Amino acid sequence: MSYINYSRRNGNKIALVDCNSFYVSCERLFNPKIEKKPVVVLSNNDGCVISRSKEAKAIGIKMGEPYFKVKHLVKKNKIEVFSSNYALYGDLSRRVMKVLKTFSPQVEIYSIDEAFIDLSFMDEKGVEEYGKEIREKVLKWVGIPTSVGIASTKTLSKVANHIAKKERNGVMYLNKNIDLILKNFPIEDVWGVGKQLSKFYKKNDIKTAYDLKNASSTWVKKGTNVLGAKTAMELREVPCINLQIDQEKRKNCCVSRSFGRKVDNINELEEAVITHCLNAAEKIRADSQVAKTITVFIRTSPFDKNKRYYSNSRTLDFPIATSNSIEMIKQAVKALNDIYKYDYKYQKAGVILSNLKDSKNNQENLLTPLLEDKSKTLMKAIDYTNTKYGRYAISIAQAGLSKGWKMRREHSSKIDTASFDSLPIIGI
DNA sequence: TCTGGGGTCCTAGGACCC
DNA sequence: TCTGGGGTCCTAGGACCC
Repeated sequence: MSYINYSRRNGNKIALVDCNSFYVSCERLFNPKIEKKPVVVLSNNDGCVISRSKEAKAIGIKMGEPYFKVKHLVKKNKIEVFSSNYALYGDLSRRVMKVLKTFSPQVEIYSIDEAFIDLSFMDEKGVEEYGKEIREKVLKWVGIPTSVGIASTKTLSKVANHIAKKERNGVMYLNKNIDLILKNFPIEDVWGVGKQLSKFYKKNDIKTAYDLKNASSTWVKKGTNVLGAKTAMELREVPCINLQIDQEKRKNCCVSRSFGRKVDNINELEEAVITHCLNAAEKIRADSQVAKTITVFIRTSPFDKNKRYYSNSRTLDFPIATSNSIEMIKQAVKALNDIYKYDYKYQKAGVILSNLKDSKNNQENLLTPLLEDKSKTLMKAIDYTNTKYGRYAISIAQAGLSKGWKMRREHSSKIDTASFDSLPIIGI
């Protein structure tokens, strides 16, 4: 089995640093008045709650709940509400990660608000203290509170982090009494165990992390897959999931949005698809990538029980892998026209670029350099102008100017990167 | 009235080949 | 009429993550 190949290293120490209620913490940074108050941040389109302060959690607001369902609680408890501001969160995330890199050369940025850090070079004794230092430095330099969980595998450091969040002042080194902790750790909270797997495990009387740790490897692998088996091994302190230090480039790039209101005509759908296409193209160009394949999808609301549901997608190949917006739009419009059906109220549209690879290696066709050179200059000019003068300074007429379908953002804090950059840096 | 968005990895099964 | 067996590659869909 594949995980046998991983050598068990004595004294493996992996820290998981996780920002507490990250988006809420970002908003608080610019708005100290909401420090002790209940706060939530909403997803795009003000659709769902995706970040909650401790106080909001205590009121009973759940993660991922539709906003309209908790509006009454928001009113009653005077909860502060924000539309999400990803430009701001991205900037603060980069600052947090920069601080983390001062603690170890081996840092895996796992998500916008989480990183795994290899601390195996540390002595057993100083580990917990080091965790406290990490927490304090991030708080002092960036202003974001974090929790730090440390253990011998990634999966166990996730467990430690869970506990650090609730007690122990935000830092926990899980190196003793592990079984006791795992016995009180619900199976559905284990990293890598989602809804389906919890159901399966519970049916088989595996209710805690401890139960999974003691389940037979062959049984787990048979009932789930290799990932399930790796999770179980990691609970046994056998590292199976390596740290990914080098940020690998993405393999797919998806840009999609729900509309601010339902859309039924193809012109508006086309505008949306073209806009998403331009954004996706810009993203892969920023990473010096080209795409071989494009998928366009549209769908009506899956929640509207009174109307017929329609969802479809079309995938097309480019003759030559490209990052040229114009080429992409041509194919995207073609794909959209293939799947568009009259008389439906559409709720969402999106574009996925896949089979991405480095543009440097894109030499499979002799004509490529000639054709691409011209357009490259144009694309570079567009990207430069948009970075300098703001998004959509240059666009393409087909993307539309009115954008009546664009998403709602009624609770934006309107903090932008420009004003963020002008703020003083604390403590350096 | 109002239910996010962007990723990764794995597997089963079909297509195709000899 | 009888109609193998084994391999590879690709894709769609599912499950998971934050």
